Amino acid sequence: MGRRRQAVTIRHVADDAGVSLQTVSRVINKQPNVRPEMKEKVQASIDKLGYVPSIAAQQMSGSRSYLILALNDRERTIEDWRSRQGTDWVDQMLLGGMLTCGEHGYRMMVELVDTRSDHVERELSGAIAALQPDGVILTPPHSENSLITGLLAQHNIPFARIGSRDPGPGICLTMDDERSARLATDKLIELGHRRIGFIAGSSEYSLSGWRVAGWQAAMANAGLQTEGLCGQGDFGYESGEAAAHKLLSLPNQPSAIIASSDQMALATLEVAREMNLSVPEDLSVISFDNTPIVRFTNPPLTAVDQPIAQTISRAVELLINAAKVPLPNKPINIEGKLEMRGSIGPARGANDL
Amino acid sequence: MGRRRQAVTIRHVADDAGVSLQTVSRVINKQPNVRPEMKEKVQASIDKLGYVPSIAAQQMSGSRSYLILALNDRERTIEDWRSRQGTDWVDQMLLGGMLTCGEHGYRMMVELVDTRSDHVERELSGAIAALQPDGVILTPPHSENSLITGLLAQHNIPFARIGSRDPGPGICLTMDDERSARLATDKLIELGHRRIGFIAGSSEYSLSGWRVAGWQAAMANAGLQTEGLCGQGDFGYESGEAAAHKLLSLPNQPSAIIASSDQMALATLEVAREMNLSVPEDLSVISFDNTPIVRFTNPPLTAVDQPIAQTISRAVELLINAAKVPLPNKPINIEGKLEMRGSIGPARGANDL
DNA sequence: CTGAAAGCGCTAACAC
DNA sequence: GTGTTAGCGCTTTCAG
Repeated sequence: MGRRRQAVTIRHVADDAGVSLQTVSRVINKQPNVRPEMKEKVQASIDKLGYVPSIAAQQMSGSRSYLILALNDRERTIEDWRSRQGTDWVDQMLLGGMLTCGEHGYRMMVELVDTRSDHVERELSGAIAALQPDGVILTPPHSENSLITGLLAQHNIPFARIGSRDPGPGICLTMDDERSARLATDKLIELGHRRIGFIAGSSEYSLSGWRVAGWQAAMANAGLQTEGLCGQGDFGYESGEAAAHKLLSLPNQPSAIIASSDQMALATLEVAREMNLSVPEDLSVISFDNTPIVRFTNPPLTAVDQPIAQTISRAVELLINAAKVPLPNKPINIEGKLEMRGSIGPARGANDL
Repeated sequence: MGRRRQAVTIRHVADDAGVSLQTVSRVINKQPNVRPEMKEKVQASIDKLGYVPSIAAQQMSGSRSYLILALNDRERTIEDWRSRQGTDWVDQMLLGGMLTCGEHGYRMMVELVDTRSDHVERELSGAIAALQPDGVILTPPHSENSLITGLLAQHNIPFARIGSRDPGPGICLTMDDERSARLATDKLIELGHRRIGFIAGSSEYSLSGWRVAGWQAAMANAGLQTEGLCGQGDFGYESGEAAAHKLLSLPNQPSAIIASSDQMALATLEVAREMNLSVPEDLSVISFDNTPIVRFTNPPLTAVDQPIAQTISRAVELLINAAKVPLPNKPINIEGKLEMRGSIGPARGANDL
């Protein structure tokens, strides 16, 4: 196979342009102290020879690796891929992350890390040592794993925590879950609903709590009761099924349900069908996530979109800039929209509004 | 931010174990000529110090980069991500590719490359120069882009061509599309169907032709006509709609249709609904791809599964081995299964079988 | 403003 | 078997 050495190196460019290595290096790195004419001459040689710096060499010499690492939960991610239920978290992450990285001459690499604490440290340390990323993006539940955040802080690597507002090192980015839940609840109230149920997600995720809080706030604001209307789920289908069943078996049945995930909303739809409740006539349903499947349910689900791509894109920008500008302390919120589809309608007897 | 140097290097390990750098290197790389006891001693130090080799340094010194690059079509991939129709090609690729890479101490990186010929060369050369991948995986339509394959061959980088059987450098892997199409057709014939329509995919992809060929072969084998029963599509929804409409408006309407993609099958379902044909009573439908959405259509679609994960996994293994064992010349076929769901049934008047 | 020198961490080639 | 030497391509000192 033969060793593959760099075809054209900085030295070739330097020779071609008749300058020293340093000058070329300065031009590449957009450093000051180069006369415009020199710069042009060097750039011309670079273009002519098709020179591209070797990332490995740059990294070796103590500069950047031009690499942003996205850390996802191994088990959960693989399960999503295997089950093929349409979860496109990783895709949206790549959409926002890869493209934005590309714009800045960076690359994004996805890494799966086990949450099991005896592994996480070795795995992450290994990835850091091997890859030397310039920045790391933590997705839930890693965003609030202090082993991970501690290790990263200790290594002095800038990182973003998606879906967390916990104080501590790294920049927090959320999709403003509380606001989204409020938006969804308000919409249902506006449609005349008074009994609005909520199916919460796994309490391991902070955002589950925020969503519940948003729903509660909107209900309270409208002077409505929430007592007994919050079911507990874990984002998965089965849990949603159980919770929906419980809510819809209430003596005073809710006329609308907000589910904290598409899978749980899907389950709610199915439970409604079993109970001969038609959607949206007898029951309105709103879900969270807006994954691909919501377009294909019957009826299609009104859903809170999670602006994953935007959020990751923003995180990448902050991380890349972190070399110059320190990361902001305050959490950044990227707002999600409510995507209107057929699963919601006016409450029965609300035509007098 | 301060330069981040390797925390523990090969030198530390050497000192700790009281051996030379070279011996450590030999242990890391599983090279011969190290006494078992030395090896153990070194390994103990490695474990103790938590040493992980720097890929950049390994790469610099002319060895491997431990990187496999997966090249996808930029435009198409981004469009899939944006439209959120549930296409999980990239996910399945990562599932097969990342995990298998991981097992061998490699990483996989996804790179999007424009097909536009004036860009492709620069982009790919840049990626090669910057990343120095040990292997590249080409997905359609790149698999048959001679500019790309030529460049890779010239750089002496082992590569796999997914969905191609063209002769030339690199190892070809297909999902045995012809066989899959035959399988699907045979199944319908077995159910008593005699007029079986086919909606072909974009002719830019070789596999479109193979699928048509498989259908034709199965039909011929059963002594059935295919004349006028093949509609032309491009994998997209609209094209499927048009083709399905045409097929179902035939004086001698087919009782079953095989579509070369899920989107076209979806369109077929919709056209059938518009024409008051119920599925599977009046029309059986089989699709290709088995993306997440097929579980959510009404009825759920029987589909030919594309074993993407397996295929990419196999490609990765071959590529990693290519350093020792040359790539096989013959194409490798990974067989796909037919996933049975509700969209097919016995042909009308076929109960006498 | 520009250039020369000294590594970064690792491996290939060669000695011992 | 094991150790020594010389780079890989680049950036960071530090001189001019």
